[in-house]
Amino acid sequence: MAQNQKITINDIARRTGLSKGTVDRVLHNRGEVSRKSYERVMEVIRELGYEPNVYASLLAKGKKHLIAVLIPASDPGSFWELAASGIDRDTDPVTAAGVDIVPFSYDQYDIESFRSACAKVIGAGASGVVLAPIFQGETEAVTQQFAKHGIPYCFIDSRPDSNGYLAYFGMPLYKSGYLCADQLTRGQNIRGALIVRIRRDRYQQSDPTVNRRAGFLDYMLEHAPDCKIDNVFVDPNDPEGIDAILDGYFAEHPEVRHIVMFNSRIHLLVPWLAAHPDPERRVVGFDNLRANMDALRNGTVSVLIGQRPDEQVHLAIEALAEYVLLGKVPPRKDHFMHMDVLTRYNVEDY
Amino acid sequence: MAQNQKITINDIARRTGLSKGTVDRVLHNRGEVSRKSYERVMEVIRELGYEPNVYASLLAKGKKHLIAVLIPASDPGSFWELAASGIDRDTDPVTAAGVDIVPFSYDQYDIESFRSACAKVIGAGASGVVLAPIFQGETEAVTQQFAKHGIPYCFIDSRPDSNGYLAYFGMPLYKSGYLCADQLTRGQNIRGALIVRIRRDRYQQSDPTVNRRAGFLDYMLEHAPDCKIDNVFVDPNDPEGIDAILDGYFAEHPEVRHIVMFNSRIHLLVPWLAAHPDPERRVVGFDNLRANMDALRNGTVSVLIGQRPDEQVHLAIEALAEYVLLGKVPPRKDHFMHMDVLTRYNVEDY
DNA sequence: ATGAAAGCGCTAACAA
DNA sequence: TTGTTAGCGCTTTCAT
Repeated sequence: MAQNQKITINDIARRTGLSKGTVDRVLHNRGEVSRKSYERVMEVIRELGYEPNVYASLLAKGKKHLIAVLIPASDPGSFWELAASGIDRDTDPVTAAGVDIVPFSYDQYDIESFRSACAKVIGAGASGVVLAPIFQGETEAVTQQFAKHGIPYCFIDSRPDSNGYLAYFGMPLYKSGYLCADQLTRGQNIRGALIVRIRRDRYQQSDPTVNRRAGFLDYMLEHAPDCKIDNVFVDPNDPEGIDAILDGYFAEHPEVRHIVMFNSRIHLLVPWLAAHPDPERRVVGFDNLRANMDALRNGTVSVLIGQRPDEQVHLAIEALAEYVLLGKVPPRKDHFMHMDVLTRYNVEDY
Repeated sequence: MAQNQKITINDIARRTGLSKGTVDRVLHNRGEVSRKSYERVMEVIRELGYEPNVYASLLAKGKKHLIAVLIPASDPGSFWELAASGIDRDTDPVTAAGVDIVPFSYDQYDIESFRSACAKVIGAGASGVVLAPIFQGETEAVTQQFAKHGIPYCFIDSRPDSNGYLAYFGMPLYKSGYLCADQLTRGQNIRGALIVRIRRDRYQQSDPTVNRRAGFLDYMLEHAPDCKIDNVFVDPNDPEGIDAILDGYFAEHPEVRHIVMFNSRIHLLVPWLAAHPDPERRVVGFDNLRANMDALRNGTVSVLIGQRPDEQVHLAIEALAEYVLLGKVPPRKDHFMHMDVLTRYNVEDY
């Protein structure tokens, strides 16, 4: 049962009558070996069931690996703070494997800060990078830089149309909208629903919610074709404005009760919701931010759809570690994550 | 920015005027060092920001670590097969850290096979064990064996009342029953519900569903006190019997429509459900077995509550690896996992 | 095309 | 109590 894990390159060198050096050459396909020796070595390797010793290899190589995580600086309680919590420098097993995980943050509204963070990453000699493609064009540019330096990178959260990334971890956006609609309506043919949207800012950023909205609308078309669907736009920095807008809308449309938001900011509506309780109202939002989960607990929000940004980060780090340490390329490139349905009854263990 | 990761014990030996050996002694608190030297070394360590090189340490120790995963042999499509899928010998990063993960399986209906599997684990010189406490008394006995051999162990799935385990990963059972009730009723005051239970076998095994059932009943008491709740018992190996029992029950109780099961076998009801479609019926079960997920897709089951047994296994392995490799004890012992709510709209990415 | 040999940073056994 | 030394298994440079 217990494999004799003691077979080393010395054993196979002795067995083949060649030297460690030669064995190493064939092990790494780095040429300069006669066809004959090559085959002999391979044969003995198979025969003896040789397996390389990771520690020795890594020790001898003497490289310190550092994986950079490039995400926006996070306001407390924000989506990106959640993502950042996936960086667990102390307990992540890749740390045990001798890889250092270093966050590099930037201002998500300042493309310049993004550029300079990328430069730092390269300057730090990172062996791999995890990043979220916040700035569309610039992401293309920096990943080309990474490629030029031979630095592999993984995307999280969303994924550009380029192709050089090692892996991607994110939520299936369209489907998440579909799921959201089902949770909002509970499969019933509801009368009306209000979509609350954030007044779009001008920072050449992609809007990750468009696909989600599309999924939502398609579901409604199929399952509740008569449902009246309206949109209002709010400014996240103007709480009173939000109240006013909701007051205004519902005064005019008393027949609509249900509310949905496609970004992580459903918590913005909590004050209004708390002031206008309605046991029949369904409210659905996204992402398990602290404030959103509180809203679930106090009953102002019915359902939250979560995507575990922390796990996305974690998995991306692992994929990179596997790659830089052992050269393993992930079997799939695109990893769509589970979508979590959170209610007040399962929110506690998140 | 780039830390000078080059500080080795040689550096600190030189700096203190002591030798590598002494430095190593203080590093590992293994005594035989004068108070004075100890403090001097510690001082320099801090000063220089020394960090040990994991590779070198592990290489020199020369230990092959093997983590044993002790779970029942899995029929295809069963709960334990799901759990076993958390053993990812090729891609798990702990493998990259040089730890071998080896499954040891046994017959969950044969306590003798469990005993002998445990013996094998010890015989194989395992550095750590992941196990599910299927057999109550015997689990106590074998964990004492593990302890005697200095082998740390983690529980998954459920947790005995003993105390020597390194960590536990499982679902909060009572809460899962509560959540289940909410999903079944959707918070509405339903008229009736049928609990389908497995005729209990006599193998001195614990019944993990009792807590779940308690949570379910408490929810119903609070939210739907008038709901009629019945139990029927079925034999998993007698499909026709199941049909007959359900036919019989619903003939007598046409006012009851909703169905719930607290174990992973809701798929047993699919034939009957498919033959008796009812768009108003809610059916809730547990665990994302392949057959259960298929039932979700074809609409015979409304909701599945999942607990990711594979992730439990994975996390337990990681915890053990951290411990045996780096001596890190998990900050918490008991880890209650997320409960996943699966519907046909989010089942695809599981 | 191949071999020899010097480490990588740490551990552990033995000497002193 | 402390120092010395021989590895752990692999990589890499330099000869040959």
